[in-house]
Amino acid sequence: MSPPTVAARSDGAQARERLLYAALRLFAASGFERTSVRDIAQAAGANVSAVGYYFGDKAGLYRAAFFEPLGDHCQGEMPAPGTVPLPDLMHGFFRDLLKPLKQGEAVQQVIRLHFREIVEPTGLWKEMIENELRPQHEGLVRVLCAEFGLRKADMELQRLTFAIIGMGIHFFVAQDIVQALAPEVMEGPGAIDALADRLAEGALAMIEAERRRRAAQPRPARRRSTR
Amino acid sequence: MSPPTVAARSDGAQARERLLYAALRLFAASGFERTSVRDIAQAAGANVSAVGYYFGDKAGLYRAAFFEPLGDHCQGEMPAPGTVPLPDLMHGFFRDLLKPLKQGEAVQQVIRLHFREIVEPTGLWKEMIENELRPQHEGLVRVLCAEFGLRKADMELQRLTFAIIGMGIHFFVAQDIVQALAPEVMEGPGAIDALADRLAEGALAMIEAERRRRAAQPRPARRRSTR
DNA sequence: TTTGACTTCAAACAGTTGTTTGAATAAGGT
DNA sequence: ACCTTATTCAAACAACTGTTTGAAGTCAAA
Repeated sequence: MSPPTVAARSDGAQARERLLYAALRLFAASGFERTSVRDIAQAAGANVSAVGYYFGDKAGLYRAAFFEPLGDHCQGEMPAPGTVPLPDLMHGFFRDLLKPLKQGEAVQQVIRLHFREIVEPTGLWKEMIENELRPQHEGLVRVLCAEFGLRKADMELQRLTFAIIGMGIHFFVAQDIVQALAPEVMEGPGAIDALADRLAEGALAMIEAERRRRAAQPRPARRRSTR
Repeated sequence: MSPPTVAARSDGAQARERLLYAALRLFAASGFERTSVRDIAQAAGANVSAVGYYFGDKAGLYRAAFFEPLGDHCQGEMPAPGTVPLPDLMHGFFRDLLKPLKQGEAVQQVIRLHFREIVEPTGLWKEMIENELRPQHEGLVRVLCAEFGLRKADMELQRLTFAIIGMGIHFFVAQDIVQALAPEVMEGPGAIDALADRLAEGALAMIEAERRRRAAQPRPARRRSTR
């Protein structure tokens, strides 16, 4: 058997990187359990033991694939309430939220890993909720509170927040379904931007409806006294 | 014979049922790959080989757990356009959609299995899309087409449909997230009904907004007749 | 050239997986 | 009583899992 085509000593960390991205691709495609380190090593053109060498173990490799490629891709911070008109804010929000759908394959795969974590938790998901989902959710909650003049979010506002975010999230979770039922909806960057704008307008309509509902309805019972 | 016709043994098909529901519970909790037939058999108080005996193999058991417990729990059919006022229709739609969230544990676990299938396909998901998701989606598309006087759904209408359904779906997919961020939103049947009503109102607001958008906007460019 | 740290590799390890086997047990029909 | 059929069981099977091993290789500095 002739030696493998890859250079035997190919500058150290190259193998690590190949491993990382092969792992990202395979984990995103098939999940943690269905992906074996042997498959990853083979796809990366590296030896099985290289994953032990560079990442400790399979879980370490998964963790690296989960966090590293995203780099400093910080979630778009929500502007402080009042500094930006609500329509602009919502449009910006959905543009940011859906941005990964337009980006490179690697980012999309990371996103896919993150959503996979929701359904098939490997242990990183608590960390993910606190670091990614909670700030995003509470950012929007804060904005809506200011919008309705609330000091503290009530249940209706929480519902509204989940509904608004859920509209966006759905296009990540259900990528394959959209693909099967109406592929044109997500084809090309233009379609994504248009989608973000429509979702923003939809969210604004929902917020307006909620505002009317609150105006029409008598003051909800206050469980806590003022402090 | 694979299907045991008569219970020769007192516990006969009981073992099959115990196996089925233990499998449902464990598959829903941990997914296909992370669940071993040994664990299932032990949880069911049956022997490992009983799964081979009753279901052929692990995949057969999974399939049975996936389809059987739902029984005739048909998805609520969408009424023909025009027979029901839109607000009632949307309220009914979300009540039906969220109904499983109030139902027994078994149904919820099946639902969880179904959503798991979206992210971690085991091969049943094509079948699922065609039998469950497509009819639901196209039912709503048909209603909205009638609402806007369209012969055929355009991309905007597809977007709107996904956004509306996505709001509801999100509360299945992200049950754990809701639990972590604002548990009161989904606590108790009353909360679910209220949630369904709010989502319906939100959807109606979005539909109204879209109607206005269509009215305000010049006729969408028709590509085919130009030139 | 020799040294020594860094990197690769094939092989082996120990454990778990889904599945099969063949004997043992129970119930009914004759 | 017998025979047949249905069901259970412990054990064994082969294949695969993630991980470790120890030797071999590569390269830069001494």
